Amino acid sequence: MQLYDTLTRGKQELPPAPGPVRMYTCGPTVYQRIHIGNARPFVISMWLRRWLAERGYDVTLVENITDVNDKIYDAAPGQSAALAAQAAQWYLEDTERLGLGRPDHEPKATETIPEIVGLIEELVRGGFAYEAGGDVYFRVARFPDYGRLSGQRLDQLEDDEDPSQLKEDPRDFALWKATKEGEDTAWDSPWGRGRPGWHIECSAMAEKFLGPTFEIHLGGLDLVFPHHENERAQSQAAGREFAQLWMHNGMLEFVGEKMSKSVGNVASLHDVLERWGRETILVYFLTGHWSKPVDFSEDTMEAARARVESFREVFRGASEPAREGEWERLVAALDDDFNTPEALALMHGWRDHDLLRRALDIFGLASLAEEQEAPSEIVKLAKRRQEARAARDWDEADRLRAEIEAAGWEARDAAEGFQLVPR
RNA sequence: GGCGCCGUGGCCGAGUGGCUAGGCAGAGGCCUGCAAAGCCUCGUACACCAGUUCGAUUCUGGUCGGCGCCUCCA
Repeated sequence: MQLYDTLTRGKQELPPAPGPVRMYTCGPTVYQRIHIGNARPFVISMWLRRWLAERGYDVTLVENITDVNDKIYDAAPGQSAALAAQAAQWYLEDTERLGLGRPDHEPKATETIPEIVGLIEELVRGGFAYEAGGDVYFRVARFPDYGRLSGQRLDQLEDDEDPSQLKEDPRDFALWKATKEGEDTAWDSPWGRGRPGWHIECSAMAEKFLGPTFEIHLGGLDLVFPHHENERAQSQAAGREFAQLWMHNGMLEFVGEKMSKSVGNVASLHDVLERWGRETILVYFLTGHWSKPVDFSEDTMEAARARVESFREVFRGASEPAREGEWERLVAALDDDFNTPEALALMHGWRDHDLLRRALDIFGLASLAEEQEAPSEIVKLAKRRQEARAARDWDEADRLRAEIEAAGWEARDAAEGFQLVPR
C-alpha cells in the first residue's frame, strides 16, 4: 500500500499488513455548518479506514473537533461556547448523513486542556517555548527542522505585520494565549487564565489517542502551513516522533477558485445533501484523486448523479460472472495511492452484482444495490397500463404512463411485465 | 518575492516512453406500438517551444496560463 506523502514529496510504502495503522485527521473548527469542501477530508479518512481494514490492517482513526479558537470568539462574541456546541452538533449530524460511520475517537479541544497544558510545560522546560505576558510562544529558532514539511524557508517567510512586542521572533507562534476581554472561555494554567493557541490541540489530541507516533496524518492542503508545520515542530521538539506520513487532500474549487467563506462561494454540506443526496456526493468525491483539486459545479454534480443512476441500472439488470482478475485490478488501483478515479472506472465495467456491491460498499455505496420499491398505487397504475397494452389500447397506455411519471416514477416495459424506476 | 500543485478530446477526469481509461454530453443504429433502459458503432485528446530518444502526451529545460500556501488566516 503506497500513499503520497507531503513530507518526502513522493509515495511512501505503508508497513505490510497485518499491523496497526493509526490515523489522525484534522477535523473542523466549529463555528458554522461545515461546507462541502470541509467534508472531503472526513470522507477520504473514512474511506481509507475502510479500505485499510479490508486489506487486513488494524486501523484506529481519530478526527478532532476544534471548539476553542479565535474564529469562534469572533463569530459569537461572549457566547462562543454555545456556538461551538451547536456547530459541533451540526457537524456530527451532517457527516452522519453521509452514511460512512464515525471515526474511533472524535475528541474536542476543550476536553483535552490538561494534556495541552502538560505538553506546553514540557516545551517550556526544554527551552522550546517561553512565557510572555501570560502568552506562551514556540521558539521556532530552536527547532532546526522547522519548514521541512511545507518547504518554507524561514528567511523567505512574509514579514509579520503584527506589531506585538511579546514574541522574541516574529515567526514564533502561540501555544497558549492569555484570556482577553470578551472571551467567554478560559482555563487555569501555570501562566494564568487563558486558552490554547491554534495548533497545540492537535498535537495533544493525537498523542492522547494514538501515542507518540502514528502512521498517517491527514488534512486539507491549506493546513500544510502553518498548522501542520507547527504541529510537527511542537511534537517533535517535545521528543515525539509524531506522524510518519502526511496526506493532504486537494481543495474544492468553484469556477477555478477555492471554495471558502471569505470568497463567499460556500455550499454547506447540509444544503448539498438536501439538493443531491449522499450517494451523489460520495460518487462525486470518488471521481477525483484525493490529492488533487476538484471542481464543484452543477455540471460535475450532475455527472456524478448520472453515474449513480448507471450503477443502479446494473443492479436492475441481470448479474453476470466477473472476468478473471477484476478484484485484483481494483486492489491494485486502491493500493497505489488510493486511486479512486481508477477504481471507479473499473467498477463501471462490472456486471457481477456481488462483486460490484462489495466494491461499492468500501465507499459506503452498497445502497446502490438496493431495489427501490414503488408504492402500491403506482404498481396498480402500472398493472392497468399493462392491461391496456395487452388490449392494444395505446392511448390509454400512454395516458397511464404520463400519470405514473407525474407521480415521480418511470414505467418501463420489460420482457415479461414491467419495471418501475424512480425518476 | 518564496514554497508547492497543475494544464489531457464539448465538459469532468485517470494513465502510460510505442498498446481501448472511464463517466457525462453529442451523432447514427438495434430493440420498442411509441418510449425508457440496455446494447453496438462514431470523437485519431494530451498548453506552447526546444532537447533526449528509433519513437514523447508520458523524461529534461524553458515559456505562457490556472490554483493553493507564505503564522491565527479558509
